[in-house]
Amino acid sequence: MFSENVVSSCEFCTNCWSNFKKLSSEERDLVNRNRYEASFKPGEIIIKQGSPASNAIFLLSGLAKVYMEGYSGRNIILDIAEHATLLAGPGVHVNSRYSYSVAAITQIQACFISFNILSNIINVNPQFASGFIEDLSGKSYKMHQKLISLTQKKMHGRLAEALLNFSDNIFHSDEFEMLLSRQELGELTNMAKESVVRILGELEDENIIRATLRSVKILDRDKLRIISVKG
Amino acid sequence: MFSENVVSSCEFCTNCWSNFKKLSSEERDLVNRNRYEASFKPGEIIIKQGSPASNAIFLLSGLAKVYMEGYSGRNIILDIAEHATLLAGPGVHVNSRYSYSVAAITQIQACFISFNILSNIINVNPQFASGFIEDLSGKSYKMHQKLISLTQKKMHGRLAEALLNFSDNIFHSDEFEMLLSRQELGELTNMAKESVVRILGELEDENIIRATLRSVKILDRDKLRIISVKG
DNA sequence: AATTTAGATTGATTTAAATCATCTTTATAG
DNA sequence: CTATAAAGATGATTTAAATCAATCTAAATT
Repeated sequence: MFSENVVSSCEFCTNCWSNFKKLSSEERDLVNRNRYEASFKPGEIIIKQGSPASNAIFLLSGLAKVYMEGYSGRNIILDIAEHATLLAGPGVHVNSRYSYSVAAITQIQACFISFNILSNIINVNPQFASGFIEDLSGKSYKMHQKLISLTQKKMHGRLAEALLNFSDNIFHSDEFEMLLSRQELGELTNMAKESVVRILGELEDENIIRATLRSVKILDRDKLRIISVKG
Repeated sequence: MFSENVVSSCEFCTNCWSNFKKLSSEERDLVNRNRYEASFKPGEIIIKQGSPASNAIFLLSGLAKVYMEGYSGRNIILDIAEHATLLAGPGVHVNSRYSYSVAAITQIQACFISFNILSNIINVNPQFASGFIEDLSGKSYKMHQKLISLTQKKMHGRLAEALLNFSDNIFHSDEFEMLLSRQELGELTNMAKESVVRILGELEDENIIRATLRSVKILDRDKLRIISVKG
């Protein structure tokens, strides 16, 4: 079978889901024979909310936004996903549909693996099943935190938190490329794009950050953290 | 060992977690020998957020509120749990702490089972592990829905939704006992208690519901649903 | 380079909802 | 059976944040 796979084999892949380390070599081989790689350009949709879920998708490289399409076309960005992330959504085990959409932010390399294969492995490899449970729990935990943040913090706190999250967990630097538009930044923090613009401006005025259209530099991390926590 | 267990044996228990049906008789016996029943009076705390998590708790009867303690003592009620519910929280697999609190609303009978026992079973019984994954997914799915509802619906919609949820999923009747205070109803729908009072009043004025201090009757389900969906 | 278009910015206005203050009712304890 | 506390109700006020309406880039396309 013709394959455009960039990664020669799961055996040598270091960017995929950590839980695959728990597979036996036979199981890994099974996955390797049934996987399908694809690349996506920025803006392209990788998973469409509501469509039938047949594959789990693993990000090998690049960044993607995980978002839900809510009422009257309003989106809410749940997470920014990077390499080693399993993308599937809880709907898979509820109604066999993807419960969120995923779109590429940067160029993305991803690996598709059918749920049939994964289910079979879950049924024979308890360690792998446990890893699944841990993955689900971790995501659920983050979701609970997000719920609290979105419902209890004020706009300044939510935006500060988002900036710190980019800096700390994704780019590991005080200065980073802002890959989201103001609109998307609003979908991530549950506020109108105009509010995003205003608050970014305020943070600049107070010399806490320096922001351009497509970049952010954190100047006063302590102040930003205080705003984020007290928000 | 002395036991106050009300349920004589897991074998004959019909109110516990459905996933236990997947246990072999030996496994069920293991659970039965290591379980511990307890009852709680209304208001008593069953799980305290942040405390070390060593047991999964299963509701056998009664209703409980699952809530997170957020910033400056503000609570958010995540769910109203009834019999057959597994209570543990995603924190269990993240930092071995309960990530939410649970308090009895009515008199409650509950069963405590150590995570050690459950982990052991997960490691030998893949069907049971799959059931765990399904349970986590179902809860995560509900959480996503709640996030959308809380962030995108207006107060009227959120309150209407909560009332319909009580009617449809918990009491299975148009008329039911309102077990939550106005304050708690606010914590469930993310609004101030005064707003709850006001909106309940409005719904009464429009003859959509009839509400007393401790009861609600839905008079016009269609209108309530419209408010819930459009809200 | 000129034109078009999408995104960003800014200020003015409106709106939803919280907060505050007060009063009333209901429940609880002495 | 009162006294006290707790919860509920109501109106006035404030606040946060959305919306609206222009205007202003910056990027893409012709």
